Amino acid sequence: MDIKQSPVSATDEFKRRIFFALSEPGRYKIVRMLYRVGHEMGCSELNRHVEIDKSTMSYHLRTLREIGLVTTRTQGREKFVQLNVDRINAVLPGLLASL
Amino acid sequence: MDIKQSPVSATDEFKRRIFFALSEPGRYKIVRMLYRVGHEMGCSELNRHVEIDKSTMSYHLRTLREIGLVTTRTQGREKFVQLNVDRINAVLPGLLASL
DNA sequence: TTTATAGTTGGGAATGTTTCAAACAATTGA
DNA sequence: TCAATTGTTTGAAACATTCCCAACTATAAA
Repeated sequence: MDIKQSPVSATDEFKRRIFFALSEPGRYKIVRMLYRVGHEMGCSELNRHVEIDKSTMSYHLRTLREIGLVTTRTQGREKFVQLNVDRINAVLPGLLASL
Repeated sequence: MDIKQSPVSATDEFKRRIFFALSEPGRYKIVRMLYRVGHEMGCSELNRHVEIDKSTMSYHLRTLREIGLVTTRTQGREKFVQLNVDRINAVLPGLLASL
């Protein structure tokens, strides 16, 4: 039960990044929104629901993408954002449901 | 399903702060350690397990205390840190178990 | 009283995060 | 082609966080 012998693994790292992502109000709202609607949303649709400057939104979505919480699909000039529910549930089961 | 109609409540705020707390490696380790051992630990005992400068440790423990994840009890010149398991499970059930 | 131990606090440097304006690229429709 | 729409990027300002040194308080032991 020594913490030095249970270092932060890659999975722990992923968990920590998920926590980091969810520690910011805007990203918290985005993630919860995506989970609740249960399907992908266009960025503009998200922007209509969450009052965030579009470049700030873009920044947050990039953060979520880099951490691996969302995946983006481009269609025409729209981008659709999808929550990686399974991937999150694999390391932190039930977390999304309790947001 | 409008996010503006489901603002971040006090509970959401608490959740967000828990995420913030766990997004830092040192605090993540401290919390996991406390959860795994299942009982309170003295600061010096924690210090022996987690390699953190004592003032940094004090800073992190204060943060955890202010957010409400731990409670501290003083006995003599020692301080015992206890994880508020029930309080955390009340808002994010199963989270601690998946750290 | 003196010394050692446990932990906190203040200060400051280094670093990281968030926000927005402005400029940009890409696609669509007139 | 020209204009509108979607979203990204860059850069800078403002702000927050983390870390460690040094000084401090308080308790316990010698």
